[in-house]
Amino acid sequence: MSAQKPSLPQGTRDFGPAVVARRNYIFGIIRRVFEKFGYAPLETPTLENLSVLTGKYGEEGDQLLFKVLNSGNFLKKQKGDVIKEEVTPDDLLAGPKKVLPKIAEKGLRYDLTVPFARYVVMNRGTLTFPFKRYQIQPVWRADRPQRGRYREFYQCDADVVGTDSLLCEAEIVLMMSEVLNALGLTDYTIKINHRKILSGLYEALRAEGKEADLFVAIDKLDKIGPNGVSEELSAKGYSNDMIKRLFSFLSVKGNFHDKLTELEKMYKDSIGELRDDSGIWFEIVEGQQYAKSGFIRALENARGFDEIKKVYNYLQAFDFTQFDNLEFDPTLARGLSYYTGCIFEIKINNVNMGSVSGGGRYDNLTGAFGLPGVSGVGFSFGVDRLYDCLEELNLFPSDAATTTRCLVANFDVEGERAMLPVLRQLREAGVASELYPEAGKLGRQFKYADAKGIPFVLLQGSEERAQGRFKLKTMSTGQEQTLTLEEVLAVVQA
RNA sequence: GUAGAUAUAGCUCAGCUGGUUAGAGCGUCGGAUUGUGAUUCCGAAGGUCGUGGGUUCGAGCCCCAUUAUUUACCCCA
Repeated sequence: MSAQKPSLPQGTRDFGPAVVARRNYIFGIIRRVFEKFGYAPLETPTLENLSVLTGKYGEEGDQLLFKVLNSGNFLKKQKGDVIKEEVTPDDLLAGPKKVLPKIAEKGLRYDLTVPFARYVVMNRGTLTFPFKRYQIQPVWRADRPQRGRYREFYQCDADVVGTDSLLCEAEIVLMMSEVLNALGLTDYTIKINHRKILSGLYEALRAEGKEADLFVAIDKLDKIGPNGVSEELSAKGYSNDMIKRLFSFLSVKGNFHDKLTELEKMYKDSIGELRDDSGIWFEIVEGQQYAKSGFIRALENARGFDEIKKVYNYLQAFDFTQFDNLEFDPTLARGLSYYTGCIFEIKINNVNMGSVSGGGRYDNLTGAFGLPGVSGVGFSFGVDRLYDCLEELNLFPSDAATTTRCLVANFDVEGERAMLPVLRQLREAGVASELYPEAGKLGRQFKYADAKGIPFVLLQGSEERAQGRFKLKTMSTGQEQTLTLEEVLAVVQA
């Protein structure tokens, strides 16, 4: 057998001990906050049936799903003597769309929200609503990897389904800021917007065509600037008049409250304008006629403003203090197609990294699985991006990577035997400890401790053993003390 | 899917218009030091120069192809 060069699939990574320890540090903080807010853990399978996943993330998302080839001979099926072709020449001619469902019926999960919705529907009889769950598992996307983007990455989701209450939205903001604070991140922005406000913009422009084109374009405002957005919208068929109108809406300035109220006023003014789309015309004021369908849509969209305000009021009632980190951003769009209400995103400032968290309310995700009328809201941390941010900002605590706290040096055969009970007592005291597994040069053993970041080394050579004492070296300072075992435990446990 | 960049030791990278035997730092291993790491000193191992073709008297360097990695677009955590 010839040796092959080992390699990893594109966009995947190994995680060595130090990295895992630091990821666990992040997981720990997130899990603690989620549990503190009353969310219970859930895990779902890596594989889902493709029928569960497809159509939930938009066209783009479907393409990014990893599909898993059916087991066995996926081209033919044999029953008794009858061999049935699964994939016919006609299918092949018709292309991948026709062939794919016949050869792949499973896929890797793309996020945690859709599997959660599936779980809720399948277990509706046994769940107590509102149902709050958190979920920390990897997800897969067949994307081209680049900075902060991997094909396999961890998401930490917290979602609640079965209630419309905007308290949940407010608590999401609280959880977001609490996690970021605990991680030592200070310069961040939690952006909030509402799908209905976005739809309202679309309505106010009297635009036609795909809403999503508009959302995707304005979402890029801070990246490609007004000119870029104009160009993109022109290309999608938006008139100069509409674009001009859009920017007058988006020009709102000031703090959270100012921006929101100003935009709301502009929007409500525009509702009162005559509209020319099809529908039943009816009279509203002073003999003017309005298209009823558009008017009703517009009124419905206006609720977006009320909801954001309520979330804000909840936060004030909570004595939330970090309003400086909270921004109402009417350009925030988010691509996932299932959002219907408030939407969130977190940007870590002064780090070249996409959003580290995103989420929102989805009114009818369970409807796709036959359970309509169950509203849900949730969000997700991208741990891999958080990790990259913490690393770039040097915010990992120095002991986050350490597992062993005390290395017991190994002098010789008798020494090794004498240290075994000591090792046991260290461990019983809850001190992560290891005995260097072979007698040998102390230099090597200290190097080992240094390389692993072990803070203490415990030694007992013949001299110390004669006095019934130990020598404890603190690696960071190089200081050594001669101590009894009790004293050693006290120092090491501190 | 589209476009660019890169590929030389375990890692990070030098390598002159194309010219003898391809270098450094870090790491690893050995020694100075058989009771002391990070710091000091000495030494050693480690390379089909991504792969396959081509040009040339001669290719790490030039050309073509290919694979991988990476950045950006699209989209997203």
